[in-house]
Amino acid sequence: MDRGAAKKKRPGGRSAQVRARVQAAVIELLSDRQLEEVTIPRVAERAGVHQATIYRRWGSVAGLVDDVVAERVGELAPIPDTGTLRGDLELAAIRFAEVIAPLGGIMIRAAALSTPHADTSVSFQKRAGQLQAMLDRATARGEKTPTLTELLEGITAPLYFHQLFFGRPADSDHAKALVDRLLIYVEAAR
Amino acid sequence: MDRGAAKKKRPGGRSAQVRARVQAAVIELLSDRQLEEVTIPRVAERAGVHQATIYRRWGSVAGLVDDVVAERVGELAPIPDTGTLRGDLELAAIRFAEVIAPLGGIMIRAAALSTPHADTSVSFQKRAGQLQAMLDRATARGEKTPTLTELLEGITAPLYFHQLFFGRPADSDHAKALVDRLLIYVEAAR
DNA sequence: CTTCTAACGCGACTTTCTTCGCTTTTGGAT
DNA sequence: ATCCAAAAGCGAAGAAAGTCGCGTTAGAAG
Repeated sequence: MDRGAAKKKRPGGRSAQVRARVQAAVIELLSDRQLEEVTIPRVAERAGVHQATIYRRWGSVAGLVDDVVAERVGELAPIPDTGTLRGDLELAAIRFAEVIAPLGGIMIRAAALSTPHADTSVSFQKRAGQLQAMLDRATARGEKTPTLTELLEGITAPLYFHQLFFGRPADSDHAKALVDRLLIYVEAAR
Repeated sequence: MDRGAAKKKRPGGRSAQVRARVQAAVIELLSDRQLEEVTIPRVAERAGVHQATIYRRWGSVAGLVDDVVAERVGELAPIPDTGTLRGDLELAAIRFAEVIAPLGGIMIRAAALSTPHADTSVSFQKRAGQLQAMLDRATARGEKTPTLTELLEGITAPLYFHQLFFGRPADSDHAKALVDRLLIYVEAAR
């Protein structure tokens, strides 16, 4: 009767294997094909999984990509908790910039694929929630804290932009500079 | 004998009309559909043009979007010269946000659609040069002036981001707030 | 005004994507 | 060990995307 770890019905079984193989296939295809050529039948073939399985679980390429991004971002760039806002922001920014690199333009493609309203993007929602929690911790400590929007616009947006237009991630010094800029503004404006 | 304006064989004829209608259809579809749902048959239907025509001239959705972007980039808001840095920045930001609106993040989607390394386009370089000139004027007036990178990251990136993730452009108040944020930082840091 | 030809329209045809009902497998629970 | 249900496999049928050859249209040049 629910011994804690059993949140999902079958966490370590065949379904999980299928998911892993499908995700791997998506990343492979996305990294050496044009986005338009990444189709569900192709993913199915490379993953060695039946098409219908993918249609049932993910529904569309957008769903697939979103799932991949949500998975990778969560595991590769956990939200830090260093005890200070600046520390959290710097770590988060640096990790995010690093994650964006191997994933290449995948995240950007994911964003481009998703509906106008990001409200439906699983990965975006998840990320936003984590970041908000980080900010809440800072507020609870009595620090002057930016809003989530300011954080997204001051840190995330420039990092995306960098990857998108320059084809390479921002380095850690650059990431720190962005944090610095945001904090200077928050100090000055509040 | 090349009398100047006759670069293309039939600049003002039926082909041009077809192109205009197709581009309009692309923009319409792209602004209220998911990228995945923008297909050539749909574009053809909305434009009132035969499918085969589009396949022949543009080949793919990526080709279509590229063409639209190339066309519209020329219409980008001119760089203002109001006499003050703040005025220039605010006008530029507001205009840019407006231009981005009907295009509905198309430029970003175009980048996402194209091959892995979407190298920095000519239009981007041109734009960057114009903005640099604007900054140079401010410096010449003796104002504390951000770098081009700071401008791109502080203004342009958030505006893109806004459109991309929220599906709507930033309003002019928001654009002004971004300018304010950038200038506060520049004042504080210099 | 006639001719030439690039570009478009048309519709049939091929390929690929997507859905559906059914069977089989499998992980978890009793 | 046995049972149960969720999820995967399977293949066929249907829908949509993409291709092709040929006839037609309409700018542009003489």
